[in-house]
Order: sequence, then structure tokens, then C-alpha cells
Amino acid sequence: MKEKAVPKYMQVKQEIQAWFHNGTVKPGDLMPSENELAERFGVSRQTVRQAFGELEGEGWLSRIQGKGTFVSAPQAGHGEIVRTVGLITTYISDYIFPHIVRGAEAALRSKGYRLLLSSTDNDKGREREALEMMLGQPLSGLIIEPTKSAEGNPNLDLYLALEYRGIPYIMLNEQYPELDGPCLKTDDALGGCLAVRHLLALGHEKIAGFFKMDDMQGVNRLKGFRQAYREKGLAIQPDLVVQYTTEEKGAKPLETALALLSRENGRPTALVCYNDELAVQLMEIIRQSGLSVPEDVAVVGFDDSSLATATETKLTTLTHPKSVMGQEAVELLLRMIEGKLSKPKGKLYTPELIVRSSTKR
Amino acid sequence: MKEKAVPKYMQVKQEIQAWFHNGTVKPGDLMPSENELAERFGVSRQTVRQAFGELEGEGWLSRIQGKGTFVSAPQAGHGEIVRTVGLITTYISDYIFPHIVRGAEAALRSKGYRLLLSSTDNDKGREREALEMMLGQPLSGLIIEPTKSAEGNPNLDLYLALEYRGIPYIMLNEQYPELDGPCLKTDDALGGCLAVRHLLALGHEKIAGFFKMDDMQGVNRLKGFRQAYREKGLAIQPDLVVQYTTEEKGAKPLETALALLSRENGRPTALVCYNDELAVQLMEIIRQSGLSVPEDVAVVGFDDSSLATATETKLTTLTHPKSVMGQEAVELLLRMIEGKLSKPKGKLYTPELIVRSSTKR
DNA sequence: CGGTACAACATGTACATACAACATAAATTA
DNA sequence: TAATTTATGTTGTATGTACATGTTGTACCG
Repeated sequence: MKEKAVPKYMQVKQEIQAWFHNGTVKPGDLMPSENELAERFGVSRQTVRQAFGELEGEGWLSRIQGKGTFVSAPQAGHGEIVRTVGLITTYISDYIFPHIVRGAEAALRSKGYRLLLSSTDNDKGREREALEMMLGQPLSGLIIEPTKSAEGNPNLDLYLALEYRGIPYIMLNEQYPELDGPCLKTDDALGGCLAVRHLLALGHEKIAGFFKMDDMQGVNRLKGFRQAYREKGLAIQPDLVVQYTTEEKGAKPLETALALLSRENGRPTALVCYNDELAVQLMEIIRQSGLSVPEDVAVVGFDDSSLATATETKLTTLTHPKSVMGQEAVELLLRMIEGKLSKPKGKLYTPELIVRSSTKR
Repeated sequence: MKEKAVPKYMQVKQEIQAWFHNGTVKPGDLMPSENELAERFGVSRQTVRQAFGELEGEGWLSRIQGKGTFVSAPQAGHGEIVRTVGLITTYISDYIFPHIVRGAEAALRSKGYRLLLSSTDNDKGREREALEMMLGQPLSGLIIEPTKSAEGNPNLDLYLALEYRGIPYIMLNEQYPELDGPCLKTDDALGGCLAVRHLLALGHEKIAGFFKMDDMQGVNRLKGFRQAYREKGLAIQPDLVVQYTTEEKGAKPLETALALLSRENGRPTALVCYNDELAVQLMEIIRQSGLSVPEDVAVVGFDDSSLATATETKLTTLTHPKSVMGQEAVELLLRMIEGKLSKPKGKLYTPELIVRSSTKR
């Protein structure tokens, strides 16, 4: 997955396009001269010319020999009503995201809107690409699942461009702290809390937790995990809390689990997993360790995905709105688009614990 | 006599345009290389490039790195560049379809195209809705997975509209018999054949097959199923072939399997399942019948989905290109869009048998 | 015979230079 | 003062070089 081959003139072009979006330059303005930009970007004048040439071809700029280069007025559209909504998720193919997409698509189709889809693979650079691509043509509104929401927002300028252009948008699952638009999410802290309360009520004391810490969902689920302990006046054994990132998810949590499970004493009797995907992997690890679920080790997942019931031992997990979230996001967004909403408010879904056969005692 | 103000690149451009008009070159032709023209016109390669660049922008030429410059088909371009590709699948959220979408999205994003997504839920009415919606605004091309491809095509008029408007399209998985566009699919008959051959080689004789018959994939997989029997000179026991439709898939195959497995004598020793999804469900049925996989009953699935390895008993299954199919569909479509393909041809993927622990003896 | 490696050639990117054409404002001149 | 010239800065044209990247056919090798 290496695509570092972005030509300079393309970078220049995108940078300049960003100026249009965020209002650095306005229609009618005189652009800096080719030579000045060349020096500012550290490229040759020819390279700037190539970028300008494409932008002129696309109608963003108009050049007048001897005078300078000007920003074109936003082509007063063909008057056509745009009925297209963008959806940017972190992943498309994995896990619960297809259900979110599905819910959104169904709701949009029933309203006569088209769905533009893109994904970021949890990479902020790709998030930028996706936003720029969507902004390149007319758009009614946007639904975005933030990328690595716990780590800041380098694409803030593009979100401001959205607001500048009056395109409403909604966040899914988490909100960037820098922004204040509406957001639909689950009460992840409560979910973590419910999971641990359930296990404590079953008599478990050594409960290990595995959380992905580069998005707010993991952070909040861990927060709930700790809160449940506090409620009981218990202290958490630090080495039973495993934190990892997206990049590490293929190995670190599995290896750590294997190490924890092979302990002679102090072996955890229950695992709280960041999501069902990890839970299923850890159940496999448990089997390989010669232990069984739920007799030796109880397991709790998150999201109530299809994986939860595909395995032989059905997984105890917490619900996630999934397709309902996609659907309601669209409904809220369409009301914002149609201007029928004064102050859009997000929604906090309350997760429910589904007790199946992976927890006991 | 100061009319010498015609730039060289403009003269070159006009000269080349004359070739289009007087038939010196025809659409699809390969233009002489930049270097050759530069020499012929007595100008530098850069000057030729500038002329070519404008002609490309106006739609006369298309350039392919490494191959050459080609004369475009005369399309009544509104000049406006549309870079949006539609993708219509039967389902979005389930099974292998997210992977196809993912492959397509990644390929499109890297080429600067946007992806319009819709789904039909395997319903021809919704397929019509989706097509109409996509046709409602400018579109570069379309990738479609046919709905119930074994049952005819009531939306033929819309496909003809696509051709009339010069919008290229590609079929996935199956092709409507009425149409003859390019199609990417797997060799499902071979897949069915491989599955049965494998089981016969293991000594199984009573092999039951479960096939969804309202799309061509199921029909072809059954065809391969029967062919493998013929090769061995064996006859198929008719009641071991279970056919069902999308609407029946929730109950009929499961109930029939339960009935077959509870037979005193004549119980099948192996099941060939339309796909992994059904295979996992049938493995559950087998467990409920007090039997085990693969000791009592062997199971073969199709598509090598994530379900195949999520279960305790890993599933023997046949590969499906999945995301590669989405990616290659996009690559083919973009070449068609850019007019760089004279006669687009589909592709037939060869499935491979992945032997895991669900087959034995 | 089939696969690999490589050479040849196509377009793509980047930089450099030089001068021409044009617009504008300041300086000069009638 | 008004017209003209000049200086300066802009984009436009033209050419050069160099290397990167993608495609294709051929020669080679197993």
C-alpha cells in the first residue's frame, strides 16, 4: 500500500484548491503570481503553471496575459438540484461498517438521493483525499466517521471549508474535539461499564481488558471498564489492561493474551474485548491454550456483530445500532439539508448487554 | 503582415485537428509519438505536448503512459469532466460484497474518481430504482451485479439507455443473457466440480448439494456438481439436491438439511453448500443433530469468506476474487471510459479449492 | 514450452532558460 | 497638461535536459 507518488504539480493544485474551499481566496480575487507561488512552494514556475493550467481547465481560475490570474466565480451551477450525499467511513468491508453503509444507502435511496462512498482505512491522509474528492463536485451533505478520533484533526481546514460552503455534515461514532457539529454515537463508557458489572456480578475478579486506543471508542470503553471497578471499590491490576493501536491489532493483543493465559497463577478469568472481532480471535487463543469458554475464561465482546453468533460458543456482547445508525444519520442530515432544523442535535445510543454462552459463573 | 501571431503549438494543434476532419486518422488510431511529430513539424517535443494537452482537454485525444496517444471516439462531450462511477450490488452489508465494494472504492479513489453506491437487495424493482437514480445525473460508467440473473431482465430498457448515452458498463459475477457487455466472473461450474471431485476422492458417495437457483451462480455451481458425478459415471440421488430461492433461504435449506441428517439410513456423508454463509448455518444444524464435522459429515462451502475461518472447525471452501474483482472491474471500466479499449473483454476467474478441517475421510 | 529479465520506447514529471506579448504605472517629453 | 516612453511585472510561447514510470516485445534461460 504505497502511493507516495503524488506529483508536485498535483500537490500544488490541491493546496490551491484548498484555498478556494477555506476562503483564503475568494472569487474575483487576484492570485499571487506564478513566480511568487513557485518560490513559496519551492518548485519551478513551470510546475505552478501546470497546476494553474489544470485548474483553469476545470474552471477554477482564469488567466489574463499581462494582468494576472484570477479566481473564477463559482459557476452559477446549471440550476440543477443536487441530490447526492457523501459517506466517509474508516473501513468499508470489515465488521459492522457495511451495516452502517447499508442503513444509510437504503434511507437515501428511498428519498431519491445518491450515495457517494469512500473510506479512509483509518489513515488521515486518505481521509483528506476522500474529503477533497467529495468537495470536487456538488454535494448536498456529508456523513463522516472520523479517522483516529483520539489523535487530533489535521484536516480541519477542509471541515471548515464544508461549513464555509454551507454543506451540512454529521459525525458517526465519534466527534473531533475541534468541531461541534452533530454526532451520533453509542455510550461506549456505559458499555464498558455494563460489561464489567456483568462479569463482577458473576463472581469474576481477575478481568483483563483489551482496548484499541487510537479512537475515542476504545478510550471510552476503557473509561467505563475502570469506572465499574471504582464503583465496587476495587483496584485494577495494571497488567490486565492491554492497550494497542490499529497498526498493532494483528499481533499485540493476541500475543499479550497468550502470555496472560499461560500464567501459572494470576491468570485472568474473564476478558473484555474492544470488539467482537477481537473477541473471536481471543476465543481461538483460549482454545489453543487448552482452556475453554466459558468454563475457564469468560469473554465479552462489543458491537453484537454477525461474528458473535457464528462461532460455536455464542458471544456475550453489547449492542451497536449499526444500520439504524446509518439510517438515522441520513434522516437527520436530510432534515439539515432541507433547512428544517434550527439547531441540529446528535444522538447518544444506549448499548444493551446481550448475555449469551461465553460468560458464566 | 503581422498575422504571424499564431503560436507554433496552435499551428500544430490545427494541423492535427485537420487530420481528424479529413480522415487521415480515425477514432481508435494510434497517433505518432510526441518525438516523431516534433521532428516532423520541426518543433520541440514540449510544443507538441502542449498541442496534445489541449486536444486531450477538448476530448480529441487520450494519452496512455507507456503505450501512446490515441484518437478518441467522438462523444458529444458537454466539456464538463464527470468523474463518477456507479456501483450497484445485490447486497451491501453481507458476506463478500463489502470486499468487492472495498476493492472498487480503493481503485477509484486512487484514480480520482468518486464512487456512487447502491444496492438492490436482490429485488428487480429496486434495481430499477437504483439505475434510474444513477442515470439522473452525469455518470462516467457503471458496474452492476445483476439481480436474480437466472430470471430474465425487466430493466432491459435502462441498459439500452446506458448504451445509447455512451455510458460504459461492466457486469459482475454474472451477465444477463440479453446483453453482451464485458463481465467479470468466477468459473462457478468448475468450482462445483472441484468441490465434488474432492469429496469423491475422499471416499464420499452420498453427497448432498444445496444451491440457490435464482441467480446464475447457483445454477452453475449445481451444473459443476452434476458434471463431477458424470465424470465418475455415478448417478445423483435426486433427493440429495436441494434447490431454493433468496426468499426461502432462511428456512428451506436448513429444514431440509435437518431432515436429511436425521435419516436412519441413506444419511448424506458430505454437504456441498451454495456459499460459506449457508455452510456455517448447516454446520450448526449438524451439531444440533448430534453429529460432528468432519467425522460424521464433511462440509464444503463457496467463496472463502471470513466466516470460513471464524468457526472452530475451519471450512473447506473455494476461493472467490472478492476485492480483486472490484479492483479489476474498475480498472477495466476506466479504460473503457477513457476510450482506450477497442473491444472490452471480460474475465473468468478460476476458483481454487482451499482444503481445511471440515472435510476428511 | 513457459516464465523471466531486459531493452526499447511511450508518456509523465520537473527543472531551467530565454524571449514574446501584454498591462499598468511611473517617468519623460512635447 | 497631455501624450509618449520606459520600467516593471505579469502571463504566453518555445526549447532544452534529465529522469521517472508504464507498456510491450524480444531474447534468454530453465
